[in-house]
Amino acid sequence: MADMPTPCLPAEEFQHRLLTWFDKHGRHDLPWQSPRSAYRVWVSEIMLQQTQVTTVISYFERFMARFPTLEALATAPQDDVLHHWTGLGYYARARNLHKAAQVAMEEHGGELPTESVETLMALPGIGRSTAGAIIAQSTGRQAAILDGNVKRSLTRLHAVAGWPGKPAVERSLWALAEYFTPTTRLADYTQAVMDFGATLCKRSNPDCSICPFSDVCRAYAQGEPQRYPVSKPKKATPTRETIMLMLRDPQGRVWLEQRPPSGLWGGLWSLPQFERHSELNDWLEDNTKAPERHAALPSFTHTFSHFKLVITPQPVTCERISGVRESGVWYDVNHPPALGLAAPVKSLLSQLAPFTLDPTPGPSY
DNA sequence: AATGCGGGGAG
DNA sequence: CTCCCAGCATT
Repeated sequence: MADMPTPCLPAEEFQHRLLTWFDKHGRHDLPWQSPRSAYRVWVSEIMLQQTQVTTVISYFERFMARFPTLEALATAPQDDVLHHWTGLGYYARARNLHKAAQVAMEEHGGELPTESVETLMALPGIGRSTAGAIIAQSTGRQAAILDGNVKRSLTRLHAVAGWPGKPAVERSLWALAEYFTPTTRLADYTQAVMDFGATLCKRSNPDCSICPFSDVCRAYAQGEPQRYPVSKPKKATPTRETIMLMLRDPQGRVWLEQRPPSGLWGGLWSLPQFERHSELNDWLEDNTKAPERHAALPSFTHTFSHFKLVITPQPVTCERISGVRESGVWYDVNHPPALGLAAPVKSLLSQLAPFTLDPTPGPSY
């Protein structure tokens, strides 16, 4: 490819050094490596998008226990899928995973279409790198990946200037990634490049002294390998404020409403939100019988990647819901249903549990 | 080409 | 606190 930097090593030499390192220092006991099926690799790859291995492992085990097969996932309610994703973030991943399972059932005979990168990429939530990872690890056929670990390693080895989010930089990195991809041991090689970036060529404090590529690494030669990759241009994160209504009925249950199917916290269940107390009052007037406001709880901040949300929880009790509310549920904190909850909502609800009048015997004080 | 989309680990 | 991670979809 025209815009590929000069490789730091011939492909064969690079592969040999990397696989030798992997055999001794790589990870060989991740949950999705045994048994290794296309379905398990797929789920793991989706969970691992923008999420670290140590966080994913427990989610993966719970997810597989509940959805052991592609068919089990396809036939499950979306609420159940989102419930098992609660706390992982980027919930579009879970919605796309669920949808893709249903497409695989209907159009591909219940199997992932691993014929090619293109057929996999046609499924929602699978991009070029994830498609390559699934093919390489589950079929052993040649396919390249370019995740954050590979980007970091390649930018350092070749001293690639510019933020990798720039399409021109990304094209160069894809060219290198494909150049180095071998024709044998694809599953091992794929795991190896990810392990190399995750455990040796780390974001900070890379272990250059024991790196098998230190003699050819251009960033190391320059003296400051951690300067690569060039970091994303940062912009000030705006702050928004919201009031979250914690409406409770005489049984102590909490009123939840489902968010729109896409966008922020899409499909998750959340507390009714308001920008102003006057809007909350109007809502109570329209939708509840005999509302009684209590003192607002302390505000707290939830930070997203692109803004901060200052949340003020407002407890209110009422006799009943009177208006016609669509897609709402009374959530019993003592017998929680399997729903997907936004992280701060889950936190608020879990704080409520000990204070609820519980008909079942509990610890005495 | 730029932006939206979560939550948590690491320093 | 800040940075950014096993990315992808949408505009």
